[in-house]
Amino acid sequence: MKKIFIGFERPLSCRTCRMNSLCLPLGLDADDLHKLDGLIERKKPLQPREGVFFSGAPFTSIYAVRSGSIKSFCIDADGREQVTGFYFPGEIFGWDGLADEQHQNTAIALETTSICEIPYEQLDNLGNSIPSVQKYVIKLLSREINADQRLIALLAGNSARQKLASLLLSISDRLAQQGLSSTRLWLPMSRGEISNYLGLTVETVSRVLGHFQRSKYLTVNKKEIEILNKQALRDLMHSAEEVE
Amino acid sequence: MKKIFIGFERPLSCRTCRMNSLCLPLGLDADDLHKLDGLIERKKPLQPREGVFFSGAPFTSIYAVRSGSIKSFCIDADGREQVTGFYFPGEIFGWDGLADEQHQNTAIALETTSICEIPYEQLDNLGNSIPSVQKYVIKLLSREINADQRLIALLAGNSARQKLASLLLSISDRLAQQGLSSTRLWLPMSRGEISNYLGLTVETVSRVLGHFQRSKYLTVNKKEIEILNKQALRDLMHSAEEVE
DNA sequence: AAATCGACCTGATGTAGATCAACTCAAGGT
DNA sequence: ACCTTGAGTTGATCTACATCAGGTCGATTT
Repeated sequence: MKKIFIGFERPLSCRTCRMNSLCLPLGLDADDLHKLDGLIERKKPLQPREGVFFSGAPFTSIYAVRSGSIKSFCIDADGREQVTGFYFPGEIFGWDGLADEQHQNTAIALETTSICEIPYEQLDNLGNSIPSVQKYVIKLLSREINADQRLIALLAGNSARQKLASLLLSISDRLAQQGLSSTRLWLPMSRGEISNYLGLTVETVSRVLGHFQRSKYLTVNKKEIEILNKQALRDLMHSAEEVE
Repeated sequence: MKKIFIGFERPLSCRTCRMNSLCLPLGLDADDLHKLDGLIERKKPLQPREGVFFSGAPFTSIYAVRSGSIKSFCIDADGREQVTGFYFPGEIFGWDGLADEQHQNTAIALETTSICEIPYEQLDNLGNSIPSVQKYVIKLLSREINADQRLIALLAGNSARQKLASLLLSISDRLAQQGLSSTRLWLPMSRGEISNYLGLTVETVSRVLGHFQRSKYLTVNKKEIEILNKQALRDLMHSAEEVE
């Protein structure tokens, strides 16, 4: 059963996919790339809030975001949701299921989103014959570890302003890597999702955004942010104090 | 130059190491195990506060704790230290250098500690001929990701009491896996290191320990903790409130 | 045994951010 | 057009934890 893709959603091969440098292929020759190509399934676009996988489900695949955005979260023992990550185009998610062969997190689309599904068993088989594939998997995992450790440092030792500044700069950088504007950005997630991710409340997020706006660091229009003074946000990270 | 080991520190082979089920070997036959054995370097015991690797140093190896304990930490832009993990016997650390080929963290011994050094390049070579080695590396990495994500959830959404209860239960479980007592435990790290790890202050850690003691959840004697009511600590995690 | 030092504890006070409550605004639905 | 709903903002108040300021205790030095 053939899938049909709409509009701009048509890189049918890893070779022609504009983000392939950020996705899986790395040091593969044409032949290997062809093999990789064969196992990646390009799914039809997800609707906003549609799930990719759910907590407890068996781990079968990892996923690459092609357009749109994903949030992943877990539900802890007392039923509260904890957002564990946001993923943008070119980024890979779903590793959380690998250790125990079942997903710890649930992942849903924040907007209309298209993703590539990479069945892990097949990737693993490919890795048996092409060691560089396994090496790249290892590299991706270790990047995820570094990213998580940065988040740990952020959550453990920073103020609400620093947390929010850090998130905005991170999103800005990640969008810039995709060739998108690093100053005008659209936040696909709600204030509630931001606050949960950063260990704050919605009210605090709202107030801090208001403060940033009054300080002329940025303008806020609903989910649209324009960063006016990126350096001020960076400075915020490196010093405990700031001028009012 | 032959190394000499003192007292109980003498498992000279992975085959006879009592913790091998938790360390690297997994599904290796005698021959493969022998190869692995050949590349692991058992270092002479580290003195308290002695470093294993330092932030910025080139990544060469991963390490397994054989006895004692390790803390890893990074220094952020404004010079503050952030503890990113504690490691106990049977646990593997040092992955943080893999992504960029240089360590993000510094790792030091908290007490007299002996470790095995596993040169990554050689492990990697071994992985080229034995795919299960690479698979196991991947599994270890994904466990580290799950552990980090649990910590993120802990830091983002929990009170000082919940954070400390969680840490104590975690240490208790990890020591129990090594066949040590899960109720009488020795904390090798200082209050300052605990508070930093959990995003609290020393004073708060001290007060919360005092509170736990008054509630008869445990007894504290300097670095020695005896857990009297493990269920009470667990309950603390699952409900916002508790009885005074 | 007196002085020094560092880790830890304890009390008093301060404050960032949580909580509670009311309001605005845009999107659907009827 | 009117009602509902939910996301977001804003203000008033509360509180958990940070901060500040002494203390105690044990190890090390003199």
